[in-house]
Order: sequence, then structure tokens, then C-alpha cells
Amino acid sequence: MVESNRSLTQTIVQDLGLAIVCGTYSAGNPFPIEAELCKHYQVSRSILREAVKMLTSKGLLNARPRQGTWVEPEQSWNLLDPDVLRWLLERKFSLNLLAEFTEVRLAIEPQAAALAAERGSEAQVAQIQRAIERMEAAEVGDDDPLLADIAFHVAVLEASGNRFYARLQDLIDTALRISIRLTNQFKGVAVASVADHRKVLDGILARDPERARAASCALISEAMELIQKVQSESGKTGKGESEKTGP
Amino acid sequence: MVESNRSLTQTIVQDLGLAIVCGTYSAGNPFPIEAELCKHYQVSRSILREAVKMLTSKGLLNARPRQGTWVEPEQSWNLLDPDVLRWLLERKFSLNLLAEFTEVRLAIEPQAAALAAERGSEAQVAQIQRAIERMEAAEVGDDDPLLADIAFHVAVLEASGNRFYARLQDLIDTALRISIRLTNQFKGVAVASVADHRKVLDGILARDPERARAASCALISEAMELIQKVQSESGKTGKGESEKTGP
DNA sequence: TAATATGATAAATCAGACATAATAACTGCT
DNA sequence: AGCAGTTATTATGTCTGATTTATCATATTA
Repeated sequence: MVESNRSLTQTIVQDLGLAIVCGTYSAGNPFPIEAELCKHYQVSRSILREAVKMLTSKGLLNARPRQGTWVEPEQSWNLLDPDVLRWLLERKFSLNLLAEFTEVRLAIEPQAAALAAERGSEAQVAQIQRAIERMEAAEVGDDDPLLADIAFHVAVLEASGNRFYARLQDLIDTALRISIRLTNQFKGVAVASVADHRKVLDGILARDPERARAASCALISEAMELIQKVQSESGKTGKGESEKTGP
Repeated sequence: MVESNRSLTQTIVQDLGLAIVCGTYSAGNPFPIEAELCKHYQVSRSILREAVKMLTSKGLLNARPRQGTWVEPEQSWNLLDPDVLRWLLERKFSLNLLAEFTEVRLAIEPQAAALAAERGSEAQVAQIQRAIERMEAAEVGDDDPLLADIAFHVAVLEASGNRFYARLQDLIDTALRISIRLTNQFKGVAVASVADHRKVLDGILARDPERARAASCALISEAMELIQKVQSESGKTGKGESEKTGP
């Protein structure tokens, strides 16, 4: 197990969470009982139970006396929990899921851009502008392109003034990191263009919701097409995807 | 405290979770230390710690030795966790938040309807049809209108084939229940019309994504307008909303 | 004054026990 | 043999008390 400065409980949550979404436990290999897991992780029951409870509250596990602890069906998992999404996307590059998450972004981000144009505060809009400047700096090596990209999308979500939209930032952070890691494997993939991002900012600065929406929509659509392209590529080579779609 | 058949831990999670989102604990009234909460709930430390861990995994709490346990800022809460959303919406009818959540629905559900028209399976579409039939039955008192309404929206989300969309069903279930409870207080509020819902189904049956999208958009927009109407009503009477918008 | 030692506090972790729920095994009867 | 009712087993649920560790406030010392 990986050593870390986190607490024992947190370490076990991460380890077990990843193992669960990777399908380590199934009919043939049922989830172990507390005693076994205690022995495996060399921790007390208290610690292990706390970890299991945390995973239970994310919809991954459930338990009953005498029946033991079991992994809940995938439909019960809180996909929108940052931890859960990260574990899911980290498992051997789950392209299908990344595509589905991008569909969420495609629904939300253009709307967020429109709302930002409509009612974003000066400070919030300035934050978007700053992100664009970081992206420009990144083009000449003065900043990290990935972090600048993330900062842009997060700033737009924040400027929407909708608390649910803003809460997607952890998720988008994760998705973008995975997305980059994924698409970088394939050649011919251009880095997200600053020009296209700037169009969103322009729409917001002009306080033109529809222009902002359209620009954002184009932006995410481009990302979506990229993923689909990778999907067909990996389909041909047979590498990458190995998700089961149900019994 | 309310007696129940749930476990002690679950009972405390619900009680503490609701108290936290209601703002019971703040600067003047800091979150109690473990020992005090144990005394208050009359439970052992194990139970209390498990409950605190569950709330920690939902982003509501955090703890450190010597510093104690504290409530995280609202920006850290997992709004998209079904429990958290329910607690939030249940706290004295949080109209602003309900409006924001409806903005999420406005972004997602039309897209889901379009996807359902595009790639929903026969069985999934049949499920939507069945929900419409339930709504019709409810009109003459042969079914529960709220449950039928929920079944419709859930069926559309399921038919979208996007796992993230499908995961919104718990949240929409909660939101619709609160929404009904809320709007019923005000007269002149017509129950969701079956005709408008059927238009979504028609678009999906015709495999016409844009028609389905437009119909769904109209449906949610109507709900949104209703909420805004109630917002202005309660603004006049001063009742209902009492959310703080920041320090 | 600033770096260092000390002490107090609250969570983190451990160990062992008993209670409870759900199932499996068993008994005794017809 | 076949069923009803009892008992035993098993894994989680809950409790208790103790020890360790991280952090902050204070006091001490150079």
C-alpha cells in the first residue's frame, strides 16, 4: 500500500474506493468481512469501519449484520461525488464515461457562459479574463497550459452565480486532467486553442448571453469530437476501453 | 430526537446533516467536540465518529487533532449528494436554491430528452409512455400525480443512456417533492399538465431529438417561471426565504 | 527578542467486549 | 420423511476505556 501523510482512514478510503470501481470485488470475489480487511490493512476495526462508512455515504457499499458488506450496483454510486468520479476516470482510461461526462459539460457549460454574460459580477468576469491571460502566457511557456485551461472553465462556472454549476469544478478539474492525459497519447491532437476560449470571454464581456453560449458550446463540442475520435481509434486498435455494459 | 428503525449512526448523520445546513453551527456557536456530541446523543464515540466521517465525506465537516471538528464553508459541500440536497431544500423552503437547481434541470433535461429520442431503447421509451399513462390515471384519481410526474422525468433521464443524467433522479425526486409542497401553498397554481409532458414523449416516439428537446425545455421553463412567481410573491410578503448570500 | 521546551487539548488509533440481526443447522414431533 | 419451532453461528452494530499523535498556547531560556 502507498505510504502517505494522510490519515489511515483516508488512505484506506482511497485504496478501497479505487478497488471497488475497478471491479475488484464481484460475485466470484465478494467483498471481505471487516476482520479480513483489518488484517489486510493492519488497522483496528474502528479505522476500517470509518472507511467503510465513508464509502457507504458515497453509495459504493452497504452492510447488514450477518450478511456482511457488499458493493452496491453501479446505479447506486454517487457519480457526481468528486472522489467517485476520479476513481472511475482513473480506472484504465474509461473513455465511455469521459464521453458521458462531456455530455454533461455540453449541457451545463454553455448555459453557465450565458448566465455569466447575463449576471456575472465584474470581479467574476475579471477572473475569466485572468485565466485567458494565463492561457496566453502558457503558449509561450510562462504558465502551465492545463492549469490555465482548468482555471478558465472554473471561472466561467463561478461567474454563472449558480451554486450547482460551481460545484462541478472539482469534477471538471478531474475530467480535464484525465482528458489531457488521454488525448496526449494520440498524435495530431492540438492543444485547446486560446482563440476559441477567448470567444467565450468576448461574449461575456459584451454581456451577450447567446454569443457566450454559442462560443462555449463550440468549445465543448470540439472536446467531445476529440474524445469520439479517440474512441474510434482505440476501438480499431482494441486498446483502452474495456467497460462492461451490463449483464 | 426522532426514533427510527435506522441504525444509530444513520440517525445521527441525518440529524447532524440537517442541523449543519440549517446553519445551527457558526462562529458564535462552534461545532461541538466529540465528547459533547456523544453526551448529547447518548452514544459511544465509535458511533459518533462514524457519523462525522460520513458527513466529512459529503464535504460538510472536517477535523484535526487539537483543533476539533468544524463545518466547512458552503462552497465545499457536495450539493449534488442526494442527502445534502435534501437537507438544503428541506430547510425552511430554500427558494433560491430550488431556482438554481431548476437551472440545472433546464440545462440537462432537454438534452436528455434529445438523447432519448436519438438512442433510447424500445424498453426505455416504453417506460416513459407508461409514466404518461400513470399521469393520465392520476388525473382521474387512479394514481398519485406526484409519483407519476417523478416517474416521467426519471424515465426520460434513464432513456438518455447517460449515466450522469440518470444519477440526477434522486435529486429530481427530492426537488419535485419540495417543489410541489412549496407551490401548493400558493393558489392559482395548476398541476403539471399531462399534455405538455406528452409532447416530450411524442418527440421521442417520433425519434425527433429537436422536437423532444424543445418540448422538454418548455416544460422545465414553465416550472422555472412558477418558482420565480412564488419567489416574487414571498418577496412581497416577506415569508419563506431567509438565505444569507455571503458575509 | 527569538528560538526552544513544556503542557494541554482534541482527534486518531488501538484493543477487547457484548448486543443484535439474519441465516443455517438442528431438534423433536407427527 | 417432512415440517415447526428452537438453537447455534456469523458478521455487523454498539459500547468502554486506554494510548498515541498532531497542534496550539504558554512559558522558558539564550
